[in-house]
Amino acid sequence: MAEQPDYYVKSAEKTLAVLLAFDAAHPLLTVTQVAEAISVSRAAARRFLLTLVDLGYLEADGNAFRQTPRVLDIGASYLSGLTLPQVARPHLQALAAELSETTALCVLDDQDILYVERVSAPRMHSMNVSIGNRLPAWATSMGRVLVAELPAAAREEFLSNARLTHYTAKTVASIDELRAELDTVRAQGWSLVAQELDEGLRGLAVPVYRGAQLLGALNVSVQPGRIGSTSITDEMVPLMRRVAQDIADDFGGRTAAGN
Amino acid sequence: MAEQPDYYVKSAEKTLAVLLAFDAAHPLLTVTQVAEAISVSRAAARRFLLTLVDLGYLEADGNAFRQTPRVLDIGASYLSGLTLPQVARPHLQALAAELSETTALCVLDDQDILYVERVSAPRMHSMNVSIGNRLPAWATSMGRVLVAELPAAAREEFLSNARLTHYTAKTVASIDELRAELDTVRAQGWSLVAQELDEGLRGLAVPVYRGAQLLGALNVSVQPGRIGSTSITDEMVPLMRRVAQDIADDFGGRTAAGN
DNA sequence: GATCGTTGTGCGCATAGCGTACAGTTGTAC
DNA sequence: GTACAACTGTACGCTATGCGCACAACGATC
Repeated sequence: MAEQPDYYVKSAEKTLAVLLAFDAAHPLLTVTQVAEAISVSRAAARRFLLTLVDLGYLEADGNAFRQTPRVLDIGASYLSGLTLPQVARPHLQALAAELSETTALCVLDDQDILYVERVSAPRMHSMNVSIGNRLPAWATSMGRVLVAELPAAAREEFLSNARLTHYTAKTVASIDELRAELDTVRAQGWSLVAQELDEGLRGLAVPVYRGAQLLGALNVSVQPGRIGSTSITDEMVPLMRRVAQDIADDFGGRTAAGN
Repeated sequence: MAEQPDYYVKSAEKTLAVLLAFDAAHPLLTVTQVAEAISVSRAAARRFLLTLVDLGYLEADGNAFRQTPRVLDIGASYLSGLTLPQVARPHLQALAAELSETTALCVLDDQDILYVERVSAPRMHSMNVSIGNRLPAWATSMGRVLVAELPAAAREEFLSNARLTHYTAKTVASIDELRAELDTVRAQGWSLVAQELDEGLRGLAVPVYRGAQLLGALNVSVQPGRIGSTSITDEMVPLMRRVAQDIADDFGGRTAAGN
């Protein structure tokens, strides 16, 4: 870990750490569990937990704690601002309706893609990702687009930190293989990833550019039957590029007007 | 304000306050603006802001700050746990598909309803609410269901704190009128609110009960043509009650199994 | 140049938050 | 039953943490 500058407020870090200690696998935590999870004394963990209960972000259940819906407040302002997800939503809805497929918009955050907006096709159940969820960037279509478009140095840095996991039989096997795939993605301007993260998961993604600035990646799920057919390159990719452009234009216009 | 207990960690409160200072109307804030917004010294605000930048929740833009997508992490664990939204999602999707209407699930938080899950019908644009957003409970169908089902004392407390705003010509005018409406809602077990919050907004809601425990409220948008017709009471309400029951059953089963 | 409203930064001080320590509770083993 | 282990909540003195004053530098507007 790097040196902490002298302006650093340690309690802020702890506050967030306490809130993040709760996840899908650990929705209910006791004082001791939190203390261990974030490496602070039990007394400290208790102080923070009780404070967060007071503030309404946690609730006590016996001598364990769980999050309340109020934690959504913290991210809500991001989703409602003049930000990318807000701008993209109607476009994703229209695209989802036209293709009858689930659509999503992600940004890159370190080694992960982060879902900032998602519109699911009614019939599909697919993967149960919600806004704010993370998936490993290297194993997803959106992630590969986002990494492929990175400057060379950043791309290599990403690759050197990447930890490949062999999710399915089709998962890319090595860093070199992944690097080659990224080159292809960059050259063609889209990425198709089929069943590399999960057997039932196939995604097609294109970058969303506003001028030279990479805003995010746009994704649609893809029917198995379409894989290998020309409809992907001939129909879906052009359509998605048009939507990506629309989002970028909207984003620029509104953010310029806003504030 | 009440006395703060001696276990209280003020920095935790400030950390959250800083993050919440950013909202849709103020996505970009300077040190001074934040200091004023949350009533702390400029130096303190600066320390917290810089710390949050270090942690990756904020980013600097000139000498202003804005939230990064990472703020979504904090709520993501709630959405992904064995919690209500996660359980309800497939049911909302199915209902949205069947009715071709936007569906949503809310819980009550103080005077507001809080969206914990939402599935929009493809063609609809409707209101741009996202997960985590709040609306005044008294003016919405879900809010009225949730308040109507409250114990009498809590209901009166809600009414005494309610601050009615005259949003449209159809908005309920007085607390007494609202109380009468709540009695009707409780008696019939559903609420229809048309154009009281916004001209284009009509919602129908039913409670989601697991045994005696009120989990939340289920909502669908309603076409103008259907208002007043028998299809609401004869078709939509029964269908929604069935879905609400399915969600409640699922929720009980999974949470009992989990952990 | 002068005034006002910003901005970032340094530093001594008070207190907020620390962790040790102790006491009460629960569950299991024997 | 006692003994033990692993929890729990609470108290209190100490120190490091975070406080806010004060200063300096910058950019407008007049």
